Amino acid sequence: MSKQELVVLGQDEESDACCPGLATAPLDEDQAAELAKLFKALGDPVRLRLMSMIASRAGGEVCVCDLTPAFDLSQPTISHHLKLLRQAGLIDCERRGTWVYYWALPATLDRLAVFLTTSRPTEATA
Amino acid sequence: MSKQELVVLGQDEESDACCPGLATAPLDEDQAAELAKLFKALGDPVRLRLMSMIASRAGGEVCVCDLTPAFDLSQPTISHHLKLLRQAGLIDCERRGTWVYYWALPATLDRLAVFLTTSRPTEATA
DNA sequence: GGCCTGCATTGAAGTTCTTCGATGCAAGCT
DNA sequence: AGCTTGCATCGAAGAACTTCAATGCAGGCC
Repeated sequence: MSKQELVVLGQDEESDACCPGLATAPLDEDQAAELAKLFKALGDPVRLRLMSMIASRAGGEVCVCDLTPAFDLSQPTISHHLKLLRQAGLIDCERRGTWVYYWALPATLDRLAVFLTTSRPTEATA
Repeated sequence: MSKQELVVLGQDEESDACCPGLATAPLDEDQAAELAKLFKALGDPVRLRLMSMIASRAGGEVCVCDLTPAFDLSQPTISHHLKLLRQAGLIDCERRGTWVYYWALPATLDRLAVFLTTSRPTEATA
């Protein structure tokens, strides 16, 4: 289950070379389409709450059975939103016995954070 | 024209107290709805390209007449996307004579960047 | 005044998204 | 095997979004 049918971003190979920052240079169409998918995934209140519930979890994992009752929405709807977050590369999941556990993929979040930061952090690299 | 009908976020009064970070604590419904509007505004390839074209501009300002020809889209469509970015508090504009100029509002971008950063930057404040 | 240019707004069409009930599948239990 | 629970998938309905042509409006120029 944790092997998905798509790898949204090559976030292991060319993570930092990909997108130099929103305020650095105009994005080309491909970069824009790729990043827009990520922002769109976070552009829904339900998914944003799900994302924060998962990412802020102490143990790093959350059971779906703990997520669903926090919303006034049906179980298939929550499942659908979790799927979208997973397809965006923001979270991943694994089945353990009866339950399914989700955890955040911080690399994707950090990539967006870096992309959005207009004031560069004093050139710490190199 | 630069005075809009809505102030999306109280980003002058309670900017840092508002949203402690996605991975810090679960968002409540209001915070999620507010932030989701911002992410949704960036969740479209055209708007993301517009945003980067505006934010990366050297002089800080871009004329609409420089933005529209960069897309294979009609002029009303570009105007509509600019309006959405403006309503989200990401950009603002002003008419000067015949032309209208847009510029980025970095405070909103930085707010999102801080919100997304999972690894806290060594507690620089206080 | 009359005309032209630059941009916003309107109204409508097509597409995508959000949500649900119904159903399917996997795993544990009796 | 049969039953129950937890979660995903399917198919459909309604809402929201993206896009366009047509139109409106403000400002400069004749």
